[in-house]
Amino acid sequence: MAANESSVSNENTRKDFIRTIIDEDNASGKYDGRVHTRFPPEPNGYLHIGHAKSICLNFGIAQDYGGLCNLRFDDTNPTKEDVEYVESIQEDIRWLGFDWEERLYYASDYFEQMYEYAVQLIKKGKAFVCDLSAEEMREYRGSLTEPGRNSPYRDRSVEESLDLFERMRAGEFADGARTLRARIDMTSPNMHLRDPIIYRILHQSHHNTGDKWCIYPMYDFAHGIEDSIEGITHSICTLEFEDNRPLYDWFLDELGVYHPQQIEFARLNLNYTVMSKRKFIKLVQDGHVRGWDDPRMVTLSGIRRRGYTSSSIRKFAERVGVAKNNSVIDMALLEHTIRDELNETAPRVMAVLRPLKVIIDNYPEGKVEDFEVQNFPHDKTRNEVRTVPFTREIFIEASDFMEEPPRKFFRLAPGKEVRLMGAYYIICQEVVKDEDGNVVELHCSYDPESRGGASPDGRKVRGTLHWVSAAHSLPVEVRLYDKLFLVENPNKAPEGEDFTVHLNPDSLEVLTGCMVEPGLADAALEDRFQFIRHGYFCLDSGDSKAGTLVFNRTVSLRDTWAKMKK
RNA sequence: AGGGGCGUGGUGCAAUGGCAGCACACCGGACUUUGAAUCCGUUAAUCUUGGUUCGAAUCCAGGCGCCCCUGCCA
Repeated sequence: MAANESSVSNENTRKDFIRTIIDEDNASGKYDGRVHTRFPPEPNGYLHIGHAKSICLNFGIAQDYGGLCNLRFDDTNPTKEDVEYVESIQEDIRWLGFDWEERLYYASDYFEQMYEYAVQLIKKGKAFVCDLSAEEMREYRGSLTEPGRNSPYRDRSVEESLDLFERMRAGEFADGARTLRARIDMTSPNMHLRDPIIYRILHQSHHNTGDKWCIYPMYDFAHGIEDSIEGITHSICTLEFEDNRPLYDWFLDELGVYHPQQIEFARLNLNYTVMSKRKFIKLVQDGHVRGWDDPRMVTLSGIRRRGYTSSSIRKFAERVGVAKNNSVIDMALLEHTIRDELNETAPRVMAVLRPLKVIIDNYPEGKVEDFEVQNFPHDKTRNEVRTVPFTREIFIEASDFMEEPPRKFFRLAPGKEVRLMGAYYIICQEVVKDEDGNVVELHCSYDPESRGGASPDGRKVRGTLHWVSAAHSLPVEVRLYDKLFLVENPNKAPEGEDFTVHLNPDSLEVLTGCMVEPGLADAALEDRFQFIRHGYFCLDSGDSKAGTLVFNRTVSLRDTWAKMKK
């Protein structure tokens, strides 16, 4: 077992800087060998693939070290939070394959304790009630280069602050009338240390505590306490909280309580997409996408609906790595990861997306042959087969025929021979067009000797086409997705414009009247297929129904022919 | 301008004083009943200047560049 583990690929054994810190802590006995992380989302929106990186990191570390990872909702701001999100977040994390067991916590569970801690700080002379308005406070704060000035209420007596804070809790004051502030240093070059607010007044009912509270703790005060109460060892967060760390430490030190360590890493960025709640909302509200779970969105619900598997997302998070560099991951890596998995797991089927009828004149009318074809033809060790019916009239992909083919086009053209995968060789004899000159039908002849797709004379036929029997094929809808934005970084918009100017107008292509193998009628929601020569597809969880199937393209196959044409 | 971070091929991540490596992307070839997959190969990087050292991506000093910080958001 240990030998097996040590022999896994470099990719898995390489340690990121956080695991290196944990190794050192374990070696020094800093936390008695305990490893306890947490994933602390605020329930104010849907999770996206950037969160997945953090989830995989936190839960993954717990798994690797035989430790624990809590799920904790950081619900300290009732004006933005909702139970709708606490549910979707749990669903997404479970889908990703992680389990917090009985350790589902809420920051709001600790409100009473936090209040007590705040009182302690006041008694210690480390916090005071401030009557400055928001605007005044901003003026007093100074700027990045100018020191701030002390609040006139800073030297208020402990007794008065205690009394005022109690009355804040009792609801005697209006929103914004007063705050509780830490007494640190208004001249600190670190803005977070300029007497930051600990509690604000918010007469707002909370999804968890209802109307019990009208004062709510701020993130910096609350987060460390939450970590401390839960016995977290390594509190992992993103880079922008680096400046907050001295404050995280200050609160815990002043309170004299158990003190986890905060470690920051770089959040995930992906090119050709956006990754912020605000921008997702705009995309949904302005109708650029069909909802939070639109398969073009990088929300976890969108990605899931698109057909990405949770194992591929976990693999992706692993390949992306963990570091402190601001980085932008190429969407191609995400696509590679899902292709890589589906190539191994998705059975192949034939689906004609843009049908062109082919009539095989010398094939007997009414005859039906059932051909047995491999589900995993690239893998000789797997002998799983299915049968597909073959008849005189079939559909092929319209783009697989060209009347005047360029060089190196080895598909069908007048007088040219191709192989129908698993069936026969055919030669195009006649092209039928409508009055506008569009090709509407092909007449071909077949070689009975080539049954199964090979001929006794061993002649080479380079082109191999997928096909479906016209009489047996199943009509379905297919949705093809492309990148949502045309540029690598949609966040950079020209003056006076926003990121939506970069939207790809062709990010969704809906194809109706696609013809697929009849066996697909039994497809289940969790099934994944490779539509041969097209890509990987799954049923759309939102719109597909028995009888009117809708398939989503998760990702296309690599297409070097398309590249050559450019 | 103050503070906090970060600089390794095109993009990411390793190398923790000792041969700069892996993945994706790219390009080329082989094979192919998927123009897929697979296999083989090519190209390509230590921000800069100085110092320490037998030896520096790594240590030291200066410079440059990028990111974050002035919510009663998290």
